[in-house]
Amino acid sequence: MMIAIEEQLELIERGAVDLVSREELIKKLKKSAETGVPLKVKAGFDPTAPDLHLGHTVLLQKLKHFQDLGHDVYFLIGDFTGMIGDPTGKSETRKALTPEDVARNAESYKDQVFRILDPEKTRVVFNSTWLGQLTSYDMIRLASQLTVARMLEREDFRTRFDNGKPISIHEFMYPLIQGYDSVAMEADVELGGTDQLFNVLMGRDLQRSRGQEPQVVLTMPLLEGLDGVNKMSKSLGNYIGITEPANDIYGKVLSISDELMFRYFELLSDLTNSEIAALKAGIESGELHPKEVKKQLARELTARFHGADAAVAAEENFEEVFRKGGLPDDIPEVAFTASEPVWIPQLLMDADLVSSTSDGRRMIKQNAVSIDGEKITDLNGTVEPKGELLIKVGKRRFCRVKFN
RNA sequence: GGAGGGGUUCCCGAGUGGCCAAAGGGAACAGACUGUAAAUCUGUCGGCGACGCCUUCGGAGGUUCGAAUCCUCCCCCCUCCA
Repeated sequence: MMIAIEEQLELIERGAVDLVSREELIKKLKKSAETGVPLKVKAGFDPTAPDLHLGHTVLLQKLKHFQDLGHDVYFLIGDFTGMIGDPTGKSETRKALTPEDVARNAESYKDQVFRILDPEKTRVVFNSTWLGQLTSYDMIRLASQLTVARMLEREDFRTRFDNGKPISIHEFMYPLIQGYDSVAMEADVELGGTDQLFNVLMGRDLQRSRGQEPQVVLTMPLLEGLDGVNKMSKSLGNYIGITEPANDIYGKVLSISDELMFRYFELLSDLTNSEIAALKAGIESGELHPKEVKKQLARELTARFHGADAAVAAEENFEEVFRKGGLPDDIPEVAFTASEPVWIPQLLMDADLVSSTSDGRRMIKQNAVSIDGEKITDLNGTVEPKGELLIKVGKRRFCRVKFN
């Protein structure tokens, strides 16, 4: 029932950056094939309220590959490590989450993750289960296994140290604890983004020192966000969430740069490398219009989360709004009660189209506001509070206001 | 514990008594051009029914006609020494 080792390897290595080590992986795969015991594949996630985006799906797809090959995926929610916060240098100490928060977030994770992973083959685990049992003594013993010099091998620690930026002692605990997770779980394989390389390698060291066979480490590239520069993240606002409406996913994909488009193809698309290369060549030769290719990408990604029909609908909607200057099919509606004429900047603010009346005035000054298709130019303008109004601010902000 | 440097508007970073809602850059937003691409140009970028008023420069007080700028205390960060 097991798939040939070579085939497994091919799928596992596709798109990966680091594999430590290939030989060990082969050995593990063979052993698994012989004994019929699936490999334990681990990947850790933040316990904070999940808002999974395309960046996460790079890793999730890889986990799915392992599932498809018959291995066990352990979806680890780092509810204990979450108290520390992965040291990025930017993050402040995390707020402590209550057990209720964690439980709620875990449920939300499942909703999102199982859009990609097979729920039957996924085990959701929490690292507080074993980490909560460690005594101070255990912790110190764990800490004694590592030197500061070794810690400073980690790039972002090194950089911060060299630049005189603060590093808290507890941040050193993060890789250790994450490594300990692998020990406690007796993981065979750990997956992570390339930024996790140091942390996941730590697991190998700790496993070895406890007489376990070290886990194989596999890292996946980090997906750049919509800006094409920074990695995709919620806090930077440059992301495409997997639960976003079809229209938004489609539109956001189409807004990325041509250069970034191929990165997305490589990391997210199901197309093979040669198919992608063909698209690239087509654009270079002028046979294909970049926008058409980008539309193909947008359709594929939208369809992944909403189905093919929704993708087609999203494309039509997009064309209608942006090419023909029409209206989107999902304009938010706001009910409004007023007895006197409403000052337009105030109306814009109440409809959540601008952040303040000052902002509203600015938009009017910049010729960005129209009501029922008519440009607004008067800063003191008002509207009668009856009937229904279609307000547009800029190219993408729409709102339908209904007066009672 | 000692000596020195520093905390400025979303971010970086000028500003050391009035000309400061605070230079410059980035991000963002709007307009033009386009393919909601890139690049470019222009403008905006604390709040307020607004040529004026109100709130901002780590926190709390104080000096002054007037403070981001001076003084006092406190909090936080960094460097060197121990």
